[in-house]
Amino acid sequence: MNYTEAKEKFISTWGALGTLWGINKAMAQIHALLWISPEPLSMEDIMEELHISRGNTSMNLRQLMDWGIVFKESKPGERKEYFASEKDVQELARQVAKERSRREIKPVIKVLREVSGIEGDGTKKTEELIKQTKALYELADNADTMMNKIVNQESNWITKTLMKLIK
Amino acid sequence: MNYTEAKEKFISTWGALGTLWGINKAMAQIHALLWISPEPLSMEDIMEELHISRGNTSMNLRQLMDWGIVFKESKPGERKEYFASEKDVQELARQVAKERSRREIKPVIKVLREVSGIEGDGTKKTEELIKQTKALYELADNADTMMNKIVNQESNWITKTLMKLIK
DNA sequence: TTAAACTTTCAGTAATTTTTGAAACTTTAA
DNA sequence: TTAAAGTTTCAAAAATTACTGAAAGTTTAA
Repeated sequence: MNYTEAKEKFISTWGALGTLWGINKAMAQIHALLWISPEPLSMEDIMEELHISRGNTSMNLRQLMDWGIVFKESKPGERKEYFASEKDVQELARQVAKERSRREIKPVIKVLREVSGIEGDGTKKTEELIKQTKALYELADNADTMMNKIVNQESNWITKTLMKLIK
Repeated sequence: MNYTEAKEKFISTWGALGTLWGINKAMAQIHALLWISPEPLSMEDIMEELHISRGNTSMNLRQLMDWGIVFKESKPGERKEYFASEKDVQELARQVAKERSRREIKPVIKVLREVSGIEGDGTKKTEELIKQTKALYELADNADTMMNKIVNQESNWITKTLMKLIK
């Protein structure tokens, strides 16, 4: 496998994984491209490399910036803007975990708390609803707490500590 | 919030979360419905409750069974088949983690190993590709190993051990 | 066997999500 | 200022994904 084949395989695999996890393909592929690029890239560069339109590129770059894993860079003396990826894998993981927690997990936890907190009326179906949503609430809340602890440690705490524990 | 409101809120929230994580809404909602149902439900019950077609119900029940989190039950003396959810939250988490690892993470790890294993040619871009995909490979491989260890422990190892460690 | 009860499959349709491309907007250098 | 260089927005089109419903398939009881 040569450079070009490897690059294409990586970009398309990353795009496919994204899709499976609810992230759109273009967004994941732009990230993949920037992740392996030694230099920041312009919008033109990205459009050309991935064969996607200007609008698509712009919208997805904005999302990647909202996620905090891609940054705008301006080269001195140039009008054009360049885009660069966060390059540290631990920081990438932390950022993704943090954002998914904030946007997706926390709101669900809130609903689970509300739902599992309704008053029992003695019927079997109500008892089951309370019991089962409470269990889910506790799981989600523990997992989220854990994730946030991990995410707020220095970068490779997770690898160092957990691997020792588990191996 | 009364029983019906709580049930509907739970089902729709669970469906929305599924969507965000690449699981289709009907599948997530069927799971939610069975999760809180004190008794196994028939296909008719599910169709009626969620207002979805027979075909849709059948296909998504099959998928839930493939994931190992819903089971077919036949009541003695009845022709109809009934469906019941795995009820233990720890077992649910283990099963989901196990399947996502097998279907989605493992194949990506394989690609990352291949891609990061190409021979360097001294160019900057090739070095960067190798370095960055290797970092991702190591992260994914560690995370996956960890997940599988957790998943293969007795059910609440994760809660017991990790929470102690982290709190 | 057969026919009733029930489930699965799948081609066509519907709904949703993504992408495009051109117009509107913004910034900067002269 | 102004116009060139660049970016963003968004309505419409394309692509993808999910859903329906009816036909085909399966199972069971008589």
